[in-house]
Amino acid sequence: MNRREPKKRATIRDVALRAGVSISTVSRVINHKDSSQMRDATRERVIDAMAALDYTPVKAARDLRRRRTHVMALLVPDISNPFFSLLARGVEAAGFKVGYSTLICDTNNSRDEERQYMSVLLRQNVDGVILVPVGRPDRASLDRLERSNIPVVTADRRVAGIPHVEADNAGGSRDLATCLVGLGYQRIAYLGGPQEVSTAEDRLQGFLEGLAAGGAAPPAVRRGDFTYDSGVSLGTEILRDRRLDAVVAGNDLMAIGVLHAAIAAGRRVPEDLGVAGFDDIQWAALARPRLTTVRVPFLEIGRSAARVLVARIQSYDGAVEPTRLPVSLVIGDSTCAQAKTRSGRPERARKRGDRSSKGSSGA
Amino acid sequence: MNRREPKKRATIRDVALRAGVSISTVSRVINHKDSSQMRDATRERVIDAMAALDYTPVKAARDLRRRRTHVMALLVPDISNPFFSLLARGVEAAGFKVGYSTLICDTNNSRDEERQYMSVLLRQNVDGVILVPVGRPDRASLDRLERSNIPVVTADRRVAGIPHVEADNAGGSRDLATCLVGLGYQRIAYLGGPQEVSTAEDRLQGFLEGLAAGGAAPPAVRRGDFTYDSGVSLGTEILRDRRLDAVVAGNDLMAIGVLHAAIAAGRRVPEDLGVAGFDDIQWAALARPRLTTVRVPFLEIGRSAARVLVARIQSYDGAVEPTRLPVSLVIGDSTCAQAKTRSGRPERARKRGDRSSKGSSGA
DNA sequence: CTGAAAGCGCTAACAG
DNA sequence: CTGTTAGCGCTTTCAG
Repeated sequence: MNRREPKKRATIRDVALRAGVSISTVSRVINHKDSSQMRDATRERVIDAMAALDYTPVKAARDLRRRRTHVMALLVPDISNPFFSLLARGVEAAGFKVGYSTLICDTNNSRDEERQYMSVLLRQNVDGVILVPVGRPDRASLDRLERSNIPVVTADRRVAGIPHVEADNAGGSRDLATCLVGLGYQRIAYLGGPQEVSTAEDRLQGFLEGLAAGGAAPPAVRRGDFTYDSGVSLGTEILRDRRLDAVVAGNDLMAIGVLHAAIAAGRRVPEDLGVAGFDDIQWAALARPRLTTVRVPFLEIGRSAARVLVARIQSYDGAVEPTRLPVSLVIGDSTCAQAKTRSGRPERARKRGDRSSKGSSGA
Repeated sequence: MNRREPKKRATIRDVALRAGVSISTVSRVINHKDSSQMRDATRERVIDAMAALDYTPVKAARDLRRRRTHVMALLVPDISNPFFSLLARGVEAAGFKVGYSTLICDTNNSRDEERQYMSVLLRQNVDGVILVPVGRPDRASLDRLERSNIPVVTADRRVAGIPHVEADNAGGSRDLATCLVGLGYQRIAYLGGPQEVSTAEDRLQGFLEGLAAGGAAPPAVRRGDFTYDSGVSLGTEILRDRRLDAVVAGNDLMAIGVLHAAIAAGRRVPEDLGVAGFDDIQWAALARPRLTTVRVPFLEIGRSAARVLVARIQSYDGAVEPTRLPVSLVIGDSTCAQAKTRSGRPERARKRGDRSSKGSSGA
């Protein structure tokens, strides 16, 4: 066994020859087909031959025959953002479990790159696509996929006419509002995300509902773009109104921006000002004071999206109902623990600290 | 054009038929082969036909013929850690540019899952593998890949006998040490990472060298596992020595742990205690005070690794020399700006703040 | 400049 | 229970 460099790869033929069976028998063993009613001796001989030859089936050949690549694509705006990378892990893990590989594509927050990817993916012959759209996605590309019988599922954000998996953003926001009102906050400002993102809208709506239900006055509303920087600048601006006793942001990144803006403006958090976010990203655990927020199960969203997609791949016509995953309140130190005027008992709330800040370093 | 559901996909045959040419001609157009010496009219007819039929080549068929999948795999310990996701972006982007797709595999910080993936990838017929090893990787799996002519490149961490792309960890650490000594710090503790990770060792060695060169006493050294939690606990422990005037950690996560431990212990940073890390992860930007650290170009490491891998794929025998990318000091507020005893001028240093904390939210 | 023909390695009827 | 056979869709000599 010391042939020189190239050493050609063994094929199914070689295995068949060596095991003294036909290639179909080998194929059956590989695919666990009828292998139950195969003589044990035969199967074993085949398995031995495969091992001896270090045989690995050529995926391209199988794909060609089965007309299915068992590859799905995940398009995310920015894989280096922790929600998306968690989501990606979920997708990958759930897909892997059912024999699917995941092609992760970073659309770099650009509608244009998103569009490009969609057509590249067509060429890659992926079996399906999980999309976290950047704003409103390109209809034509979407239709092109649909026409090619490549199912699409969106995750985290909704797009009209496409099955989706998302969190209960409105519900979480409502609970958060209720909780804050319960804690006695009265003059609240809300910093929402971009209007074209369903998630941002849901959170805003839920918050308004929650306040209304609690009998609180409607908040001052501003819109940012979900970045830390926009949290800082909007926060700085809105905090000029010194009567405000709380600022709630549409996501954690903006909330932390507000936090820093507040501190820079000489406000003490939470004594002078309550701050809350949404997402419960890992990063937030490193900021002080710890943020009151709503935990979104990104990993689970990913898993779920993968399952829904695979279901659609396997029977493309089956209508799949949208999935909405529950979220949970996380009370941090950025809001007063005790009520300011009357006492409130937030439901479904969880105290911070029962999660360790994980993450072994790469470097 | 209103056929019912299935609508079979057009093949190269259909295109040929419609364009009134042979399939080889179509193939030539697809692959831009000889297409320079093809009659323009012919080519155009083919292109039109392709468009009219909405033709997309079947990748499996091409792969089968060309015996190359144009897919590479990236194995990372934890994709939700920002350095790895940045690295992944780099790989993906650079690969994409040269026609490669990237299969991102999350080994979940487990040697075992890493091993499993390696054999799965064989079955996936990836053309090459970029590995960020979890500790010391499984030799057998590595050899198996090698035997199958699947080149492997490691990124960020070294493994004996395998081409790698990494940052200049020792150099950065040396510079950091020099800088701290220049700022007047004298009694320094060092919290390193796991011994089996080359990166951790390089950083420690570099730091020792830097201190020695600066004429400072060797530091107290402890070892953590690169997590935030280990930073907190080791920090708490080591800070019992109240003579310490600085703690340097092998990465940012641990450094932030130390930061929090110091604050909890009533030390003011940087007045009472200087703290520094390594990596310059995005998260760090959200912690206060801002960390003094060393910026590691993870995106570039990824890009570079992809390029090296593709080079190896294309000519498997070519010996590729290791790549070491430069790093740069980032001076934050966790160390005193002005020298404590004498003045020092750190070289290659960059003041914080010239990077915006990017990241649009997913939620 | 273009076409005909031979497979790449594998799966899936269909026969025994 | 196992073998024979016909392609999957494409690239690539080799002839014109």
